[in-house]
Order: sequence, then C-alpha cells, then structure tokens
Amino acid sequence: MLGKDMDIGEVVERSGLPASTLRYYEEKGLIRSTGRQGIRRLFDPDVVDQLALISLGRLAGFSLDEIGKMFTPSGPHVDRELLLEKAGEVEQTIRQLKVIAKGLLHAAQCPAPSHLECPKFQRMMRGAVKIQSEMRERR
Amino acid sequence: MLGKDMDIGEVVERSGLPASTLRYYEEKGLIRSTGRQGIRRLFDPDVVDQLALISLGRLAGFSLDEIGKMFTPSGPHVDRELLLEKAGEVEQTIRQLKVIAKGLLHAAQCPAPSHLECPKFQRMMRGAVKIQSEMRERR
DNA sequence: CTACAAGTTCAAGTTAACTTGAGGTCAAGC
DNA sequence: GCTTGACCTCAAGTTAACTTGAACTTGTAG
Repeated sequence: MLGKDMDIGEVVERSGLPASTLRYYEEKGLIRSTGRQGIRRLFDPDVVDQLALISLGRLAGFSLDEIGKMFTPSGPHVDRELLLEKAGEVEQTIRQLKVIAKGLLHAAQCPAPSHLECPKFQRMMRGAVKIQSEMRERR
Repeated sequence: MLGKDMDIGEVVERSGLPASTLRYYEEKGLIRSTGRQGIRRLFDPDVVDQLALISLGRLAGFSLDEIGKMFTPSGPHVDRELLLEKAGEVEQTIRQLKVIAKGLLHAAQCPAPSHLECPKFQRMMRGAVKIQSEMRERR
C-alpha cells in the first residue's frame, strides 16, 4: 500500500483536470485524498477512474450534487431506484440528441435559406418538440 | 398575416418556458418578436419551434451563443462546416452517454458494495476514459 | 371611468462550477 | 543554507443563464 499513491500533479496529468478542480471536488466530497505527505495531498490511483466517471456524469447533464448522490455510497446503500431513474433520463437524452445530430447534418446540406423554412427540418423538429412536451407533462 | 400572432403568455403556455426567459432570449438575439401591440410583444407561432430547437441544443450541451451561431442565419450563409463539426460532437456525446446509461443500469443491479470495486463496472469506465482522453488529445 | 390582469423595463440578485491571487510551506538540488 | 518548484489555504472573483422586484403601461370587463 505504501509508495504508490500519487501527488496532485500526477492526477492532473492523468485526468486532464486542473489542480484547482481536484481540490474543489475534494471539498465537495466527490473524491478523497488518502492522506497527506507533509502538507501535500496523496491520491489513490483509482481517483483517476472516479474523475472520468464524474466527467461523464457532467456530460450527461448531471450536477455535481447528483453525481455525488449516485456514486458515493454515502448512506448504507446506493439508491437503486434513483439509478434506474437516472438511467432512464440518460436514455431519453440520447434519443433527443439523435434528433439533434440528424438535424445538424441535414442543416449542413440543406439548401433552404433558413432551416426553419425547410419542411424536412421542420418535421424533424416537430418530432423533437413532441418528445419534449411529453417530458414536461411527466413532471 | 394579421391576427394570428401570439402574445407572450401564449408562448409561455406552448413552450413551457417562463416569460423572463423569452425576454432574455430575445435580448440575446435567439428569437425575435414580430412587433408590438402597444407595449406588448407579439410573436409568430414559429417561435415555439425555434424555442424547442434551442432547448434541444442546450440539452446537447451547447451554450446559447453557440446555438445562436448555428441557427440564426446571421451572416450571408450558415457555416456548414461548423454544423458538421457540431454534429460530430453530438454523436460523440451520444456514444459516451450510452456508456453512462449502461453503467447506471448495471450499478442499479450490481451487488458489489461500491461500484468502483466491481470489475464489470471498472471495465466499462475504462472504455469511457479512453474515449475521453482521445477527445482531450484532439484539442 | 376605473379596476385589474397581463404586459413592460431595468438594475440587481442568484446558482453552479470553477478560477485566481496573495501569501505561506516544504523537500531537493546546488 | 538558500533558492526553486510544486504544493498548500482561504477569500474573492468570474461566467453563463436566468430570476426577481419595483415601478410603469394598457386593453378589456364591469
């Protein structure tokens, strides 16, 4: 166990995140340092994976607080229902992003002056709008 | 043309966005009101579709400024290369979200005390990490 | 005609997620 | 033993995207 902990500079390199962010995340309780060597933090190599997970979560639109609830086994157990719910949200997001990607690709080719005038584009958007209003109603 | 423009309350209803947001978007140049009736804004019904598009864009992780550049034909023509690039970004995001969704579903079922200890979970995350570091390198 | 609901403006406030800067600590190399 | 570079703390600053509040305007219903 001794000797393989990393100091913050190494975590910065491996994660691509600035040191200030790592300190901030630690303060927020999203990651933990294993201890100190003098004044310097020491990190377990696993922290790099955790950071990747956090970045992915942010990408998925979760707040740091939500991520904390999902991945730190804060209580006696992780809330499985919450996880399922979040998985559903992500899947929903994926569906919408597919519409967007298609829309962007189309817009890049479409000769219509404004995309909002192109019937194909309009149809795609109408689909997305439908999804969105369904989402709104579910709240 | 006369008579079918909507006032802000109707847009609020149809879009689900608060009036303050609509005014803010107008100020930013993301949407336009067709004119005024006295002091009150009037909106073309199309604005509802535009708003849905904006919401989708935000969901995809674009800033309001980026959305402005992508969808308002500000200059003589829309920048097609930019659109293609953005489409690629969205597709990349979709790939990563799939990993997350899978991860969340797995985490909801996995009996391991901490997900970070589950080998299956670790493998999934490692895949995601790889994608992320590839992305970082591309900048 | 006047009351009211639904608009309006404009400045200031809010929240999340960081970043920056000033000033201090410490181990290592010369 | 002194300088340097990598780290530290803590308070304050930043940015995006809105929201809130106070004070003003207007079309419409009674």
